[in-house]
Amino acid sequence: MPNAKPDNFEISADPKRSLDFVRTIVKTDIASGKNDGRVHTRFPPEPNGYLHIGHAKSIFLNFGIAEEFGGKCNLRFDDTNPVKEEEEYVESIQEDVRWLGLTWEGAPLFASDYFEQMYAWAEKLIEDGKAYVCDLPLEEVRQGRGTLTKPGINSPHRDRSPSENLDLFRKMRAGEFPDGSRTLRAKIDMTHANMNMRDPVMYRILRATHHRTGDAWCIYPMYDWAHGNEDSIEGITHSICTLEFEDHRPLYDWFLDSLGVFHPQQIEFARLDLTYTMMSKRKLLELVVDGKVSGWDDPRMPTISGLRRRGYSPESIRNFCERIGVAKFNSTIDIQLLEHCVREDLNKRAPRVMGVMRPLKLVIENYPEGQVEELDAINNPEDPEAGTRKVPFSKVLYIEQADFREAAPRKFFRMVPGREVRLRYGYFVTCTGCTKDESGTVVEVQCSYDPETKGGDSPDGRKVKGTIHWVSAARALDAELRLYGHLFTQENPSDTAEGQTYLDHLNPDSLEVIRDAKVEPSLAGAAPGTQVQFERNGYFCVDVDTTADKLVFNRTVTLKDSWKKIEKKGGGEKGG
RNA sequence: UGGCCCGUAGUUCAAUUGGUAGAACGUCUGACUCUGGAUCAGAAGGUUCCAGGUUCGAGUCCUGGCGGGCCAGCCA
Repeated sequence: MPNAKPDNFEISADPKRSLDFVRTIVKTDIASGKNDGRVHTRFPPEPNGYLHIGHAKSIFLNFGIAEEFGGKCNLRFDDTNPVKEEEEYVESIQEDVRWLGLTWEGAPLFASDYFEQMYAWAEKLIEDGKAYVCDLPLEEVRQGRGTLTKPGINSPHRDRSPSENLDLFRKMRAGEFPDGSRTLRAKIDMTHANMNMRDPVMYRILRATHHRTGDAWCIYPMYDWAHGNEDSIEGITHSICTLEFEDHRPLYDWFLDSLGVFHPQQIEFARLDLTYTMMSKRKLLELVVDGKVSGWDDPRMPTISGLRRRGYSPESIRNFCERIGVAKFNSTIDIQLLEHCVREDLNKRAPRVMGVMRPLKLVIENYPEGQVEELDAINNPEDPEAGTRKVPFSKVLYIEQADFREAAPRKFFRMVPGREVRLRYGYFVTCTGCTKDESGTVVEVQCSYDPETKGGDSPDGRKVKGTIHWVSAARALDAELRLYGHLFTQENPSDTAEGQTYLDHLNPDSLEVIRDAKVEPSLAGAAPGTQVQFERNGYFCVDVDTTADKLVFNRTVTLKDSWKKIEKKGGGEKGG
């Protein structure tokens, strides 16, 4: 059982930062001595899918509160519906929570471990005349419930005696009745304005193999009955959940009070919603099953495993979750904030390397044939400790197609015939011309270099406007680049016109694969997960699909591109 | 003519519990730079949903509207 907080414990939360409403409640409870000042939360996922960033918000809230207030946090699988739950999800959820950097109290817990206790409590409610076995088929239960504006009517079985109910309930458990033929219902009030209080079902008969209990049970508890019991059994002090459970709270309270057991406090907050993506587990599963994405860990998915494969760090996700706050207002966060958070993190940590997405051959006409120089390049200007590396330079290089223009628009500072630019860490070069194929496409650019500018500085102090990246043609490594865009074309994919579904808003261009990119040789053998910044192109990470002869990179996020803005505003127009 | 919850810059959140609205992201300027990046500086942006009321004073309290979300699974 959980311990009380140490006497000398001090709240670790930043005193200047205002507390969100959940933390305010927790702090107040500690101050008033509620639960002897104990704080115990839990993260209770159903193992019916992979975790997404919305879960991360809940994870950091629950684990964060435990951390900050000297409490504990459990990881508990809410596995009360065997038809939707699988061991694969149990595994992935643990992996994701661990990856986010959190450790739960003790072993992972399972609602299914409490089935026997819950069953005993159900019998107690029956004995107290607070629950009954109902023989009505599903459709009649539904009709009897009434509507939002019309009260329900009592089940004809509502007034069975406790002993008859007990007998029937035991037979339900023993498997004497077919699936769906009977339910155990709480005896509350069929006219209650809150539909959840109209004699809710506590147990259904369901012959399905459970991922942990196998075929031991043919009756399974419903969420409303199970959840509060689970929290109570674990001594949870603050049961934090999302807004849609708000009107389940009276029922949660009713069960716990009727049982007379430890009573946690349920607190509801608004779930995370993000623009251009979607947080519905059901729809996410659909995308996976229908092959719209490559799997739960497709880098376009808002899942933890997708973000991980995409190159997001746990730190950036945590930082994001802290910035968005916790409130009761149903809001949608601009995905640009998430992107800002990764850039901020990767800017500090990701080593810089050079990689050319769309190679264009550059020949330095006055550079000695066959010569190779190993030039020094800074690994991370934000982190002096990251040191330097050698990059091979030679007569034939690849530069970015987008870095050459035969006719330069105004404010285009890159390679243009007659203009001098800097090859990063290399030399100043002056473009002397280009070669085109029959179709008029530029296939090669020529230039001359100034040997005095080795390393990238000129002794005479002359300046160049542009610096471009490059790789040695002879020494470059082949790479595949996967460039990702938003999964959906619309801010809110669920906002659909008549006859449409969210699938109509799937972005057909959410993945662009570049198969013939060239990257610098220092990347040879880079392990999957390695995060780098391809200078001027964005942050990338090595994908698991990488093989011995081909590196595969996922683009995590682009750099902010101010050229794009200049171009858009007309700076890209042809001019002097 | 159901119940519950929520409404503060474009967005997401703050506002010492009743003292006259601030931050981050985004946007726009400018500076700097061997990444058109990063960084730095600055600017624009508000009828605190509306209307009344209480008060010397209301984003905060009260009343009434309006708008939005959730709820009629033997899902969670």
